[in-house]
Amino acid sequence: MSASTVSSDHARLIIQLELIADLTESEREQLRALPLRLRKVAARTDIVSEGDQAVETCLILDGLVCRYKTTGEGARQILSFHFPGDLPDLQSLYLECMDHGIASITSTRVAFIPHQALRSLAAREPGIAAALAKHALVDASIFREWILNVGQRQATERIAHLFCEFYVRARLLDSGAEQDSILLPFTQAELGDATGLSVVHVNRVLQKIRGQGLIENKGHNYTVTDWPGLQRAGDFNARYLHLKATPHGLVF
Amino acid sequence: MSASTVSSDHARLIIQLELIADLTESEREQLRALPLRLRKVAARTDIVSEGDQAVETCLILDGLVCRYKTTGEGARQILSFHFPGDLPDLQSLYLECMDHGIASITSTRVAFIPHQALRSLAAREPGIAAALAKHALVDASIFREWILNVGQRQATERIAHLFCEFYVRARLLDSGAEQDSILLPFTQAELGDATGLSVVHVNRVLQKIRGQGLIENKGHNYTVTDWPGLQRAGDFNARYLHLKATPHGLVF
DNA sequence: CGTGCGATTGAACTATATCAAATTCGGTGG
DNA sequence: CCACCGAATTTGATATAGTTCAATCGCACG
Repeated sequence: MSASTVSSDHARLIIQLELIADLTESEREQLRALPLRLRKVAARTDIVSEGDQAVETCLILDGLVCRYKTTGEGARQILSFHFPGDLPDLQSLYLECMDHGIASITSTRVAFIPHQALRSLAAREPGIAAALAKHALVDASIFREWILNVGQRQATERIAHLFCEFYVRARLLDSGAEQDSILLPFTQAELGDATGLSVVHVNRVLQKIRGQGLIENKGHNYTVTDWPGLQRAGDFNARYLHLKATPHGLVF
Repeated sequence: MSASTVSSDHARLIIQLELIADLTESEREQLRALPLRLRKVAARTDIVSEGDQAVETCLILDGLVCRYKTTGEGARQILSFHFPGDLPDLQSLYLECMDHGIASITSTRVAFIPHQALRSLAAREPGIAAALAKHALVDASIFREWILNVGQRQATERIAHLFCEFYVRARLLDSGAEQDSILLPFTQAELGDATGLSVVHVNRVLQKIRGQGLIENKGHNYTVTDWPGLQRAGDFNARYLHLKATPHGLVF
């Protein structure tokens, strides 16, 4: 259990980093040596809370996770979604105090990596330091796109755009991906929190997008039935994800 | 002209970094040695454009600058404002392709620093590397707050919040700040682009905020007449700016 | 003195929110 | 296997925050 499990856990991080940066075999080796403190988290549960002073960084192993903030009124805004291999609070290496929360959407496995371990690794290995920096900066790039999305796009475009991003990011991790099916495990309320729309309106927009033949779904199993159409509807261009030449010959 | 001017240009960068990180005298020394290629930019002009492949990083010396993105429809969303001492495209050190543009609001002086110079400095001086990382991460934190602002807050709160952020950031640089006066050199249209609102609505919200006695203005010269009230109206909490203990005893 | 941009006003319109109820669905216990 | 439960989805009706369009006004500047 130990060796192979651990190795596959580390593999998720390596796969993510290699989507945006090149790593040498020795760098991969070093990453595999990182100490991971594993934890299972139930669905819809806080993993890190706003105000926390973290001494570890969180690595997603399985499941779907989001970051969020709330207004004084209690309205929740989801800031980003995170997939296996992501380090959603890498910033805590430098920013003492969490300015937002991290919560699970599905039931999730996460690992915590001590800041010390990451810091010394980055100091030793400039290639890894660069890959981590890139990971954090792509994160910021996605935030910028979300500001645009929520600030300027119509409800339908917003949701279509979110689907596009999700589709691309999910498929990159799931290279074996059969058809154009992906699992979108969030509720319509969560979709609303991510796009700044009410549940009711999300529901109606979904009906419209389905009616246009862009997507189909049975429960949380979505199929993109018209990828070019969905991209058009969402005003989507993958540039902001800053992917290296796409692996597996996937083109977006 | 040269020595003292150059020094005061570098000072702006140092002041900014010291708002969020501690620097030793030797680190400051090293920062002062950075080569700066100076350039004057007229108001409302692109400094860096989406799609560019930068080999230099842009340092703001005087004036006000913004980052922005546009939708396929041509709608513009301002992503952030930048003050003297800011490095608004630090990310270009690691992300080859600009995913957004940088433009001046007022007429502006900027300096370009070769990536090479920054990279070797950061490699030599871990303290500076950390300060730069923090600068970029605070940037991302501000993006998160803006997603919340645009996604969940009402028009009035949005604009009040933007004013609060602007007020805090401007005053930190302008320690001698007499009263609570700040220069907000943007038009109402630009305010709208930053908050996702139409010009007409911005105008009406401004009248309301003025009517509530929170701010006054003669042209672009704004005075915050009720700072606690403005903070309340904007649901503002400065935590997300990740400031070190505030200098000059300023409390926000 | 125009000229033109930015600020302001008014009126009509609409995208989206809110409220409230009904329906579907995935599980869970009997 | 069925009945039931709570949560998620869907629907309908009404309300509203914010947009759009179209003028007008006020200036700063040449």
